[in-house]
Amino acid sequence: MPTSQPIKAFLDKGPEYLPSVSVDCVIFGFHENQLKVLLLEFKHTKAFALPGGFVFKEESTDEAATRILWERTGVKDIYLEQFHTFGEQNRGNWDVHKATMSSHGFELEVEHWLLQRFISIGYYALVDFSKVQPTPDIFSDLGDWYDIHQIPALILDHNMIIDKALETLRLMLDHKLVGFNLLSETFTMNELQSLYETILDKKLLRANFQRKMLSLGILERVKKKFSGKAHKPPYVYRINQNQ
Amino acid sequence: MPTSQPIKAFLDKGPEYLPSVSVDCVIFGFHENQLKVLLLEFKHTKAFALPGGFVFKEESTDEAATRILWERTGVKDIYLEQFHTFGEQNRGNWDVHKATMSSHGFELEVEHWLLQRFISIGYYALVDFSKVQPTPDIFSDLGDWYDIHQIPALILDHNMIIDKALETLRLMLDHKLVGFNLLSETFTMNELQSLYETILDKKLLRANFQRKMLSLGILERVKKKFSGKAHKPPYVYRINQNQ
DNA sequence: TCAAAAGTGTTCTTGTTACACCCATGC
DNA sequence: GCATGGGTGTAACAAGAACACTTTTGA
Repeated sequence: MPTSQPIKAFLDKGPEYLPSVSVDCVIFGFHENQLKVLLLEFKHTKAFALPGGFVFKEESTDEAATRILWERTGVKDIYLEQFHTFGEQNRGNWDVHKATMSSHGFELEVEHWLLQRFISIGYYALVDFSKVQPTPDIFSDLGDWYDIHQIPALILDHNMIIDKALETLRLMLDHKLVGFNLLSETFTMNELQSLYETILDKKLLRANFQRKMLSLGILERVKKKFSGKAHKPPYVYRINQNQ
Repeated sequence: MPTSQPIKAFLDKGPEYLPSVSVDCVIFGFHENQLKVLLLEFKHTKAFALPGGFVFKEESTDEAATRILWERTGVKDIYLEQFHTFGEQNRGNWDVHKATMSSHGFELEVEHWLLQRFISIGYYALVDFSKVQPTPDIFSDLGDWYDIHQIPALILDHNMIIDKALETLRLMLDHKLVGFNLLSETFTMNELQSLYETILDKKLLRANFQRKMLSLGILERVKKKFSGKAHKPPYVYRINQNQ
């Protein structure tokens, strides 16, 4: 069974990891006016999960999150922030892991390191949807984006982790300018407003939104975009890095 | 050496703890117009540290923080919230632990569980200063309050943990009514204002502060306090739990 | 009667909300 | 010209800052 080789390599890595500590990433993207989250689908068992992993003894938790993010999206230099640590005694059952391993021919003992209790440090990431190529890991055969309103049932407490991440993201929008990380380098005011409306889940008035954003003094007007549409073409903005 | 008995009992408890995970508590109190933090002073080595501990395999991290808080202050039902997890690879050196144990007659091997890498989940607590009896743990002979502006050098990254806790507390004051937890059950508007001024480190206008607080609709006016001072006695307030 | 601190009122400024209006474009 | 969506202007309202004024007490 050739596919079992990377699995075995992973299982053998147990001693290199910091025990009891895991990292889960809620990767947000924005596409077609939908806020999306990157989910992995497990092979065979058809279970869904957040991209996550373990922390090497020789790296910080931040580095671990950055590494996992890079492995799943192929992108570095991503906006990434820790938002909460989930330390319930029973965060759910590990049957999925056991079944997945079993399907690859590995029957894990109850004491196996992969089946022990882990706390999970939750990170959320904001990425430019167009730059990301979702990549499954060795357990999953599919990595794909899901609308925040259509998240399937996930393993463990991963649904709760997404809820908390979204809550944090909404709080952050208010007093930090994180939203831009979800758009491409240049964008129209309309795109920015749609992003805010989607995340906050409420309509905003165009006129006031524009004034508020421009009053921050960090948006630079690049040029008119000739959209070919039958109306006045919008300006295109980018963030002024000099600020 | 009779004092070494509890130390040995503690060291033997290693296997009952979740590996790699620790909890540190920044306990805030308010007294004489000073924001204070509860610190422990280690025996012999004269080092200072935050109250902290480890997480039993049979408890959640929240429960661990609550337990540690209770052991150090004698108070339950405390406002307690996780604010950040510190997961740097090298959070500082463990010489203090080694020296402390050595002074009790225990020479720890390099592989001893107490000397391994731990991440630390930071919690901050807001307590009623008057109800707290600082209690040292088995390593420390002194638990005492320190003005936030006069924190000594602490072990590991504990100074950074306090900074982050204070930053979080300031953010929280803005959009959550956490401040009351630092006062006794009833308080005057002046006391409440002093608390805000101390935490935010800036003067506020009495008239506007009062209006803002009362407009929240959660303060209940109890009675006049006859202070014996030569001025109009202030009203006494308490939080209206019905809200 | 006076000083001290508590509490209320009033004005001015600022920010937010709502809506009206003008602009550039393709058809 | 006209419909469409982008962009600006402005009045009404709410929130915040600054300061003046009144109230209640002990000495």
